[in-house]
Amino acid sequence: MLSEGAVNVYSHQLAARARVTSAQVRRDLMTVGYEGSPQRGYVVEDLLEAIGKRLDPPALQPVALVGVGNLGRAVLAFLRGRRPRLAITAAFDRDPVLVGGIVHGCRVYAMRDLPAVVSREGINVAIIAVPASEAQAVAMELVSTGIKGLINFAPVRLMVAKGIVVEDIDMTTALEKVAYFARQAVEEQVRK
Amino acid sequence: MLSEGAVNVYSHQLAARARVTSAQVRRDLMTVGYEGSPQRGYVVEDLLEAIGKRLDPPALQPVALVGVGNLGRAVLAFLRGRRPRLAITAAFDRDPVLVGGIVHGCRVYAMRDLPAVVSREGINVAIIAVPASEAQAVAMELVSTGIKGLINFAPVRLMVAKGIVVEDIDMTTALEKVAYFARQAVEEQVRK
DNA sequence: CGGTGTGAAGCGCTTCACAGCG
DNA sequence: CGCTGTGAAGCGCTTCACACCG
Repeated sequence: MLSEGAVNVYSHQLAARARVTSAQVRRDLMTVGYEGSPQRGYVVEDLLEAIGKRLDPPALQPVALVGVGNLGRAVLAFLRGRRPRLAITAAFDRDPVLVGGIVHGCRVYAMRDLPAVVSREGINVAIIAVPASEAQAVAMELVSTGIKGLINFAPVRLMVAKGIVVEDIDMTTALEKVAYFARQAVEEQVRK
Repeated sequence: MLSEGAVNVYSHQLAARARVTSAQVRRDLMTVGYEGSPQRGYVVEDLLEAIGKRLDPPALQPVALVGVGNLGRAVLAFLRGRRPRLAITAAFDRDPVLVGGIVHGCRVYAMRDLPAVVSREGINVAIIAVPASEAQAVAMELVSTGIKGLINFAPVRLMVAKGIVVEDIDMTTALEKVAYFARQAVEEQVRK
């Protein structure tokens, strides 16, 4: 909205963009602690800063990537430069051909270097982009080196110590879900 | 579980794997309509079939992919063969170098062929893997050809007619979320 | 006992609704 | 008026708790 030149914004405008209700937006902003005025709504720039203060990393937070296959490379390219303070600073793979090289601007290390690199760079978040059969083992290794958060692309429920945050990105399930509702929509259309 | 040779399973076992409570599992299975017995729990094979009958496509449901860049190719490779009745049967890109070729076993068409291919193959679900700046336009084009469900990888909230299902896969937000909680976990550790 | 199925209660997020204000 | 901030109500999903059963 900033780039569109907007200075002020009302809760119902934010609501429309986020596909929620205006009451929801106001509630959430209450949590953030930023207050608007009934006359002008919220000041876009200040609001952005207030949210950032609450949610953004205060300094560069390095991220590790494990698995530099098709998916890993795509993630590397996709995330690159998208969030200034969240960057994948180290990638790991067991393929000797990749190790030592640089992919999408990121250095690829051997799996055995994982503990050393993670502790040296102070990494506490990792992305798992390995085959499902290896995901659990990789997760355990990451957690044992001190990682606190995981993004998991493998279609497996990881078993990890509690206190470790796992966010699953399950494309297969997402596709099944959409396909299910799309079928319903088509059926409904036919019924008419 | 089938491949592990399990024949029967109790709700609390399923619960542990899915990281939910056993009551939740029993509730959900009530919805599915499959009944177990207190003695044997659920019969894995029958349960699988009952769930499939409720959720799986009755026949091959073709899916379109728009955008054959890094991400699109990774999605193509990842989804390939994962669900027998959900397959990406057509990919689209505006890059003339890709058009006419085959990527990960999937034919790549020009954007202009989209309506014809979608209607010929009876596609009702599409995956959007184009840059954020083009996602909205692509979504509108897809919807106008009759697509009912979308998976959207672009970090943009798509505005679509209601009745159209959109599932956002937002890696950036997922990473921010995990990074946030990982920071909290680290802080807590320091406090001790 | 240790399971399932399920009515009823619990709980937390979402929405309502309205005072307050320029 | 029209918008914000927020107490209170609403609403659904989740959990409890228990009858029933081999």
